[in-house]
Amino acid sequence: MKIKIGIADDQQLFLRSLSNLISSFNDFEVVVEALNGQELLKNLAALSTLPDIILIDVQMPVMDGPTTVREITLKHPELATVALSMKEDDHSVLSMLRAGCSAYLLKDVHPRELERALIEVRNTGYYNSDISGVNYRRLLRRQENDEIKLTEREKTFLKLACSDFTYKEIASKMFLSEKTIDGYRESLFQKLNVKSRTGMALEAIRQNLVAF
Amino acid sequence: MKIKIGIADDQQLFLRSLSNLISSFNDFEVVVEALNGQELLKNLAALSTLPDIILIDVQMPVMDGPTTVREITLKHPELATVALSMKEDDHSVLSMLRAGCSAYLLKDVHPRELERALIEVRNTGYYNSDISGVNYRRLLRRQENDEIKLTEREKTFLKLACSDFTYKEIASKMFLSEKTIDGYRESLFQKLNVKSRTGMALEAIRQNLVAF
DNA sequence: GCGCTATACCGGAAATTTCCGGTATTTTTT
DNA sequence: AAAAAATACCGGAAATTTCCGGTATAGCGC
Repeated sequence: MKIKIGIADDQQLFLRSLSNLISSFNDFEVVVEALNGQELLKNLAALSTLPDIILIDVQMPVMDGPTTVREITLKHPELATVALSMKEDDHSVLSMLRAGCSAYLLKDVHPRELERALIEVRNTGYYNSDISGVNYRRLLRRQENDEIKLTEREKTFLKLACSDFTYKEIASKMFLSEKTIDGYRESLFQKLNVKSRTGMALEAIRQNLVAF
Repeated sequence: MKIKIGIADDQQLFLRSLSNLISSFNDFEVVVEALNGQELLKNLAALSTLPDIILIDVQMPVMDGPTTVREITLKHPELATVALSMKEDDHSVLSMLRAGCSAYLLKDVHPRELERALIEVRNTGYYNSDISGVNYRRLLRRQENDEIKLTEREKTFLKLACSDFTYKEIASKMFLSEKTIDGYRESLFQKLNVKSRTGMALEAIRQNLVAF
């Protein structure tokens, strides 16, 4: 019996290539592919036999990695999910692991390591290697790096602040007074731990709080 | 005789998967793989028969896409290069085409289109489709979008400006007066066509003038 | 009802950023 | 050797951003 794999990645070429590659491994078959989280859930629902492991990209349109993982573990707790990402940044890793991933792999791992990881996830339920490029120990050491919760208004403001607009212009776009805007700014500075608007914009992008 | 392909991409998993995929096409074989431009050149030099087409990622460490393309077309003008990128942004596309690429494909094309594109490049010397996600016509229409030339000092300043530092701090890091820094700032605002430091930082990242 | 959070707003001051119009020296290019 | 480009700097002022300590209303859960 082959190990059944699912893959969700928004880059079609990568998705299909990877699918092809995994199918070429011994004892593996890809049973579902999707370009985003929503499509994955829809496709999963149509399957008679669920996959054993699903590889999920962190950044996807429509429904992103963490949300997808949460949805899946909610509906199918027995299904193992593996995060697949280009970025090693703390926030991505943590949000995926917290959402319930069994492993976090970088897209520049060697195919052989991917195979090894998949086998290990299947056997032990998880895979965890500093060699894979992610230093879990360091991450676990400092847990204060908790997810940043923003209110809707703050998110709207933040998106507008990642631009060449002045706060005055942003205020007018949001139909608010400059002073109110100033409140959001201050709150975001706190949450993102920065001292300037430039820092805020860069941090927002780094943490994927705004699309870029 | 199969069409010989070379691939350079810094994401190992993508590189190997894609290589696998292309090898599975009829009439194609991958004869060289590399994780960056430098490695590609080294590997090419060791080959007895050159590939027909080389797929090159835009963003790579050590040696990036445009530089690699220039080097290759210099040494092997008969070799066709195809840019492979995640981003459609004007600057990436232009810099690759200007460097001498025969085609520009996004990583979310369908494998079938990749195959079609490769065949076309082999036959006609180029491939060019708005369907592939890049609107060449729009790009060619406005050529004033020319590459932005920065001096070394400006680059250094720009990198430092993409941060939470104040100009005062940047001045001290560069051992210059704040006024001198102010000169660079003004010059960069002009070149990048922005009105604020935040806009400058974002534009710098968008145009890949600073690593992020 | 009480606490909590989000929302919306204010005055005032200090710090930083931005803009303007300059000068001068060195390096590179033609 | 002259022109052009890059580097380094200055004064002064206006605009924007940042910081501080407030107030007030509305909605939600317990």
